[in-house]
Amino acid sequence: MVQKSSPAKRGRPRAYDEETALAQAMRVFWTGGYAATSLDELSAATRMNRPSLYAAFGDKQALYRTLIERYRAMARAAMAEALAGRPLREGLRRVYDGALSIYFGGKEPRGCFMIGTAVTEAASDRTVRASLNEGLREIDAAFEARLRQARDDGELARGTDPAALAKLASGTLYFLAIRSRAGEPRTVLERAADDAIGLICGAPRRETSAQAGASE
Amino acid sequence: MVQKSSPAKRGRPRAYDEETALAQAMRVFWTGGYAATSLDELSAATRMNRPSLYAAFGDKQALYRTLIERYRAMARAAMAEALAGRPLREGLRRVYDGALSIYFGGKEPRGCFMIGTAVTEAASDRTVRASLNEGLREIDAAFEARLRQARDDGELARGTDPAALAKLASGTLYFLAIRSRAGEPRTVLERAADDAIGLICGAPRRETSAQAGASE
DNA sequence: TGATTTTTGTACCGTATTGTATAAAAATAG
DNA sequence: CTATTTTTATACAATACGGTACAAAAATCA
Repeated sequence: MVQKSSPAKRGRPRAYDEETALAQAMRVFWTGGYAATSLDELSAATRMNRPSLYAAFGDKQALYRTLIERYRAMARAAMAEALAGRPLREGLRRVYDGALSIYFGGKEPRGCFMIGTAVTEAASDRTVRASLNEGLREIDAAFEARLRQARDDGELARGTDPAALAKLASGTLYFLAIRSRAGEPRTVLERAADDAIGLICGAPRRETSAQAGASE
Repeated sequence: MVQKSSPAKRGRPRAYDEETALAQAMRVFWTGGYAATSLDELSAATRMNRPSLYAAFGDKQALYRTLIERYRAMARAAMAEALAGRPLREGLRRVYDGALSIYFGGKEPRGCFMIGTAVTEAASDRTVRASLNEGLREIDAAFEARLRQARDDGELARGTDPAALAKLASGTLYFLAIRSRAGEPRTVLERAADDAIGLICGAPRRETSAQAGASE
């Protein structure tokens, strides 16, 4: 644990807060993508002039990579929180609802930061590609672990394959990520997520037929 | 039908073939993305100098939009061909195998042209966004129609929901599109597709256990 | 108060990029 | 052979971009 309060630093104090600056930089990259975002835009959004940006975060690539790592960490934590200590269905719903809150969290729908910006860059940037795939595999793994536990707890049928189902769950997340950025209304995606949960966990079977009002 | 052979045109003959030029331009956009691709790269790839590019296809945006439309048409035709006149399982397998052939068709894996490049642009370009979502909905619709037919033919259980299953099928396609571009090996994705097909169509149930060799 | 340290703010440099102007080239028409 | 048409090829203009040099500002230390 490092001392965090006030080491009484020497020179001119920083005019920016690192956390908010990174958040603003992410916001700009998020809607514009990596390549189309200029340093002027980043400078304006963070209210940091160019030299300060470089001193704090390195060049454009380094800043972007930092943001990808931050988003990965955020996603990992959010998934763990959503999936733990709850029935499977409820956990999946929390994952997808939480994702949609993020995807529709900006002024305009923007989807997932990784899928919406890093996938494009992945083809030409090895570092981004590796980080992206690691991030996506983490999500697979989180789904798979929770599904395996559900199977072992009898929440899912004995014959189910957690790894295979986890990829469906990830695919559903990609569906929300892509289609939200493509302009699909949120209600449509909420419905798609609910349907997917039903198919992944097995139909409720206590309802009369197939799809009814999904109120509670 | 328009006359196509040789109308005996007037001026200097074109040095380029429009189809191959468009294909080369698509190849460049595909790996680099829209924003990061310069006109110099497009000019080099198509072997057309800048003024010829402008005269033939308009500016960079117009060219890119044309290519998105072409890719949509290609995808629509490929899906229709793959899904028609075959058992559901086989049709889905053809769709996913065909997709993987495209996603791994370049020198390096590049994923889907729409998902790999247009998703990023969709947040800032209304036209691309609309075209992208239309294209993705077409894929949903093709899956759904085939699944509904399968249900009506008794190939799927009576209670199945074609629209919900179609979104799982699309999500699986997105999985292949994204993960191939993220560097996932092809064999892993082939396996993921097979698993997804099994889950969408229902487990074979005549095999002893869960996953065995899926030969024929 | 004066020296030192760290950050800010502005200006700048070299290059890359998009788009076009213009002349040469290569065909047909008369 | 000359005029016309269409495309190519080169050059160019205006701007945008990434990155950095340098001096002023704002803090601490002695």
